[in-house]
Amino acid sequence: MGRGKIEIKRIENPTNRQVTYSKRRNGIFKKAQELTVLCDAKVSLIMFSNTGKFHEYTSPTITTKKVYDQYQKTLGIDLWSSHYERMQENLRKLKEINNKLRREIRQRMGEDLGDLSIEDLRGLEQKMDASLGLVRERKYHVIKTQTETYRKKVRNLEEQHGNLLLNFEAKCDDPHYGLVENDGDYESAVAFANGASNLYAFRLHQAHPNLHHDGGYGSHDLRLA
Amino acid sequence: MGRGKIEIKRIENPTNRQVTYSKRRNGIFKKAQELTVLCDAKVSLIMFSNTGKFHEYTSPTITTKKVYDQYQKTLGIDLWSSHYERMQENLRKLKEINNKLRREIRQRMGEDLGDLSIEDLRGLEQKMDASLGLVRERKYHVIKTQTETYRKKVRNLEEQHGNLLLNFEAKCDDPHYGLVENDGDYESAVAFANGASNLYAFRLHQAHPNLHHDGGYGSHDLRLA
DNA sequence: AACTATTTATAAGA
DNA sequence: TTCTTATAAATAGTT
Repeated sequence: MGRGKIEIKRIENPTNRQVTYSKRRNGIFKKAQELTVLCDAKVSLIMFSNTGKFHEYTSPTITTKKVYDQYQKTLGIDLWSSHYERMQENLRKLKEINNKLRREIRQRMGEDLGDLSIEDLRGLEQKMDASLGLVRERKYHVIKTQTETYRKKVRNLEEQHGNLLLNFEAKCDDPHYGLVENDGDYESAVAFANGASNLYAFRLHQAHPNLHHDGGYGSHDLRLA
Repeated sequence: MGRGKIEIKRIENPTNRQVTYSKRRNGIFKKAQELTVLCDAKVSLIMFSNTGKFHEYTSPTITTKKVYDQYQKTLGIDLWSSHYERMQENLRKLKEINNKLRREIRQRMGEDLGDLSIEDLRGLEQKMDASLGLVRERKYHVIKTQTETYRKKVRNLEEQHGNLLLNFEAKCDDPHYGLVENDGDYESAVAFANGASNLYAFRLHQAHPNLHHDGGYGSHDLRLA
């Protein structure tokens, strides 16, 4: 239907192809619209040109979503529904597990005990008693470990302190010493002289690790730690 | 394009409409196919006749699902995805809650205590101790209630037993009694004479309800109970 | 985008 | 439905 007959095969000239696409697209849209009106049909026509451009016609009596819903219903196939249903099933299972977990926790909190038999209650009590034992054990362990750690740190700091004092005294005996150093050293020496218990408290709150790693005796930077 | 020009409006004659649908459907499908080939386009054409019959054409280079996916992507609209994403978000939240619940239970079982501080552990211990108290309390309550119930049943049976004995003795004093009854009665009387504690045990194991409801004194059926 | 010679689609009838 | 065919409509090539 044109000046000449054409063979139905890909039009190689891109301009030509684009023009033909445009013309025929209008044609097919018109056909779709006429079919919709004449025959009271529902038509969904979606096209993408080879350049990716998108065009669609949908009968005014319907929406694209409805077309796809009906499409799936008619063919009995799914597109997404298997995925969707799997999700829904997952959701259901998770909720169920969730409820069970909640119930278990409530019972372990001493609630919701109404429909437990004596045997159930005894079992629960024993479980909880055993668990409580574990928690206590762990608590004691943590306390012990922590105490031990602090004890070691204190011992370490006391040792450093002792060494510093020795060092300090040795330097005081040296007549040249006072000329070289600034008075910041005095403050640092006083700070250290307050003893290990202060340092211990300091460490507790600052939790600054590895103080003892720079353990150069008499290092003036120590007062900054 | 036919013997006569037609107006584009709904064809009222159903047969005619159906025929036209059929013809034009073929026409539009042919157009769709030609467009696909000539212009290297992707076409999805889905139609439902007014009688609900379904037909489709899809370019061989694509699938309906892909058309649909691309449709959504191109328009940036959703159709399902908002619903879908809401589900996914739900799923994620549920999983998270689930994990928290599991962790809480594990901790209440004395596991997974590794990263709890002393304070956490002390709190957990106290919570569990309180909960354990509640469980114990409930257990004692249930035991007490049940004991009470049994006590009442025993008292009831003892009373019935006493009445039966009285009744039995009264009948023994009656000179006509021995002639009427068979010797089974002796056995039943002996059985009852064993006292309430036996009955209690019996009731405990059989848990047969409402024995006292047929409390007609001297009923011979009682020995069958 | 418009024109138009020609092809194609199809309405009506069988 | 399918075929036929007169005619309307679509469109290829041109401007």
